[in-house]
Order: sequence, then C-alpha cells, then structure tokens
Amino acid sequence: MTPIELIQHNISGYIRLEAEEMAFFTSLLETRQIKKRQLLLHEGEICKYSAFITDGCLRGYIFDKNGFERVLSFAPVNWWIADMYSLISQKPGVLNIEALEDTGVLLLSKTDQEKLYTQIPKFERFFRIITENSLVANQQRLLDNLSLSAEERYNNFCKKYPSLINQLPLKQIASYIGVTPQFFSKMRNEMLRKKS
Amino acid sequence: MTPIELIQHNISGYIRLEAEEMAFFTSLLETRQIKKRQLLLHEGEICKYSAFITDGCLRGYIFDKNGFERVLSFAPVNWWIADMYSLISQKPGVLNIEALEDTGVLLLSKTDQEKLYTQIPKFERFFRIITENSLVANQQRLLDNLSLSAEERYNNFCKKYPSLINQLPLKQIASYIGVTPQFFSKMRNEMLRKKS
DNA sequence: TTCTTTTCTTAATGTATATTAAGTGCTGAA
DNA sequence: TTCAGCACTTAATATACATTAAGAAAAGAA
Repeated sequence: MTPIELIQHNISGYIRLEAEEMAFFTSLLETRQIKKRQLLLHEGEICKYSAFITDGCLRGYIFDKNGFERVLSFAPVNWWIADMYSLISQKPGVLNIEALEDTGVLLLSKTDQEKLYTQIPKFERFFRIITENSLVANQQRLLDNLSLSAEERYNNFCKKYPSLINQLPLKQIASYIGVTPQFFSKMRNEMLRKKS
Repeated sequence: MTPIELIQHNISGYIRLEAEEMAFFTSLLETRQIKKRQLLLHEGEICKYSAFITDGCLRGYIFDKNGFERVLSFAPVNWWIADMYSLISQKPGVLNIEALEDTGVLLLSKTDQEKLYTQIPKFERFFRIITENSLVANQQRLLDNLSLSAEERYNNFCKKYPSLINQLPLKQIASYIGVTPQFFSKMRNEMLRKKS
C-alpha cells in the first residue's frame, strides 16, 4: 500500500467518505521523511501537526526532573501521534517526538484539521473516535502502572506492541515500562529462567 | 443553578445550540440520586450511561490483583464520568463508580448519545473536545506516575482537585496517588514539618 | 448515651526497584 | 585499523515505598 492508500484505509474503518471528500482530505496532507534519531517535535515547541505513521516508528518522550527520558508512547505504522496538550492549547509542549528508525509520516496541520471539521463534519466523528480509543488505552496503562509489577507491565507492552519487541533497543522498552535498563536486563533474565 | 442549568452552561462552553436543540438534549437526560457508598456502576456490568455530576462527588476505581482498591479518577460537580472502555466497546468493564457522598447526576444513555450524534452533529464536536481534554489530563497523570515522587503526585492532586482536599477521606487520596494510607499519613506529616 | 466500625497515626520490618560502578561486545568515525 | 561511544550485563549498595501490627480518635448505629 502507498502511504495515501494506508491512511485512506485507516479512515474508512471509522467513517464513510465520498470520493471528493477523500480527495479534499488527502490534498491537505503533507509527506515527510524523518531520519533515525531526528525529532519531529521538540519540547518547548508548539505542536502544529498530527502525524500519521506510514513507515518506521516514532516515540514520544519527556525528560523527568532528574534529566532521564521517559517514553510516553510508541507510534508504529498505522498509528497517529501528536503532543495533544500542545496541539489543543497551542502552548509550548513538553513532549519530544523522535524517529527510532527512518520513518515516513503524513502530516495534518492544526489549521487544516479545523478546516476539515467545518467542511466535513464527519471528521469530528473520526477524531472523536480515535481520541476515545487513545483515552481507553491510556487509562489502561495508568491502571497498569498503579497496580502491576514491572514484569506484568512488560507483558502488557508485548501485547500492545508485538511488532516492536524485537525491533526496539531494550532501553527504550525499559523506559516505556518505567524501570532502569539495568533492572530490565536482570528482570528479563529472571523471566527466561522461570520459563525454562 | 439547577442541575439542568448547570449542564447547559457546561455545554455552552464548547458549542452553541439553538433553543430547540438544547431542549431536545435535555429531554434525553435522566436524573438520578446516588446515596453515599452506593455504586452507579459495578465492575462486570456493561456501562450504558455517561454521567454528569450536578452535586456531590463520585470516584472511579478498580481492584488490583491483590484485591486493593485503586482510584482512577474523581468526578466532582461539573465533571463527566463513565467507564469509557465499556461504554465504547459495550463489553463488561472493570471500573466501579461509587458515590463518596450523596450525589446527584444527570445520565445520558449510550443510545441517546448516538441519537444525539446523528440528529445534532455539533455534539460530535462537544464530546470530541471533552474526550481530548480527558486524554490530556490522563497523559499528564501517566507521566506523573512514571517520573514523580508520591509527594509531588500529591501536589498535583491538590492542583487538579482543589475542592476535594478537605472533602475526601485521606485514604481515597492515598489510593489516587498510588500509596498506602500508612505511607500517606507519614508523608503528610513530613511535608508539614518541612514547611514550618 | 454506649458500642462498633472506620479512619488515621506510629513504628518495625520487608521488598521492589534505583543508583553506582565496572566490564563486555558492537558500531561507526577518523 | 584503531579508537570512542553506545547498548547491554552483572553486582553491590541504597531508597522509596509496602506490609504488618497495634492503638487513638472520629463517625455511625443501636
């Protein structure tokens, strides 16, 4: 599938568009390639785009008060990512969005997104639904962090991002589940030992 | 303000409705009183309503694997609450929603909510926006849990729910910030000592 | 009121995870 | 080719929080 076909397929899963509506939508998209380790968004910037990943993988992370990176989310192919706080408020955000490998995205600017809302109200529906889904995923992760051990959080990571288990450096996964790389290394060894 | 005035005011902050649209909306609402400690929603049930709080306070919580309650969110006056996972999927949920004191809510059923979406598409917009806001609040809390100490999480609780600091039993707050009541008690004493 | 239950506190001990440090093996740049 | 840096591992020690237990104070029921 081409990037455009991929996003059209993604949208068609939620709303039904006329051909000319779809054409109008795709006319608003901007293609961008991000090289490994390059940032799509830097903390302190105002987030002006929602990004749809067509190839590769991004990660959203912040620096905590001790200067350590904490991964908030990964965005593999077919996912959307943005600093929602900054995108909505148009204030400087805290999120860094970085390519974990060479990555292709389609960008929809905030202004075009609002154009879309007024001209094709069905897009209110589309973004309501994907926001609801994000919210559910987020609440689940919050509960995981409140009630599960690191080991169980790792299992949930594996369920949520099966394609990333072997694709990502271990320290990224450690950061996502909220432990140090050292502890993660030890933990994984213990898990292997238990299974055998 | 009456309950109906309160919810109308809440909605008018996001979308502009004609008088008859507002009348149609309010005709869908159901008033319900929940006595202290009564559940509005019990885990295992399918969530059929979004609830808008007009008086009192609710809490959403789950039981973790050790059988301990973990508070996911509080819902004071003027907030919405539901088990989003269950409401969206119409599968049995994991959330319990309980009144912390005698509480009045306005209920909007899932089916009426969808009626609303088709008959007054502006409501797609309304719920998109409040879902976005929930998502942002949730992401912030997730980052808090990954990167802040219990003390700092308590400070953030105070900022988010200033009205609840003195209204809630301490053990509810402890559960929200993710520590035991014993540790919370000790921590608060230490915080007081530091300030003086 | 009196009794019971719940909330809150204090303190001793226990544990999951962090921190620091050191070492190995890869990778990419000069 | 050689070196610098990065990813990953192992291990010793440290710490933020949990668990258990017991008592005091407050709230609810009889």
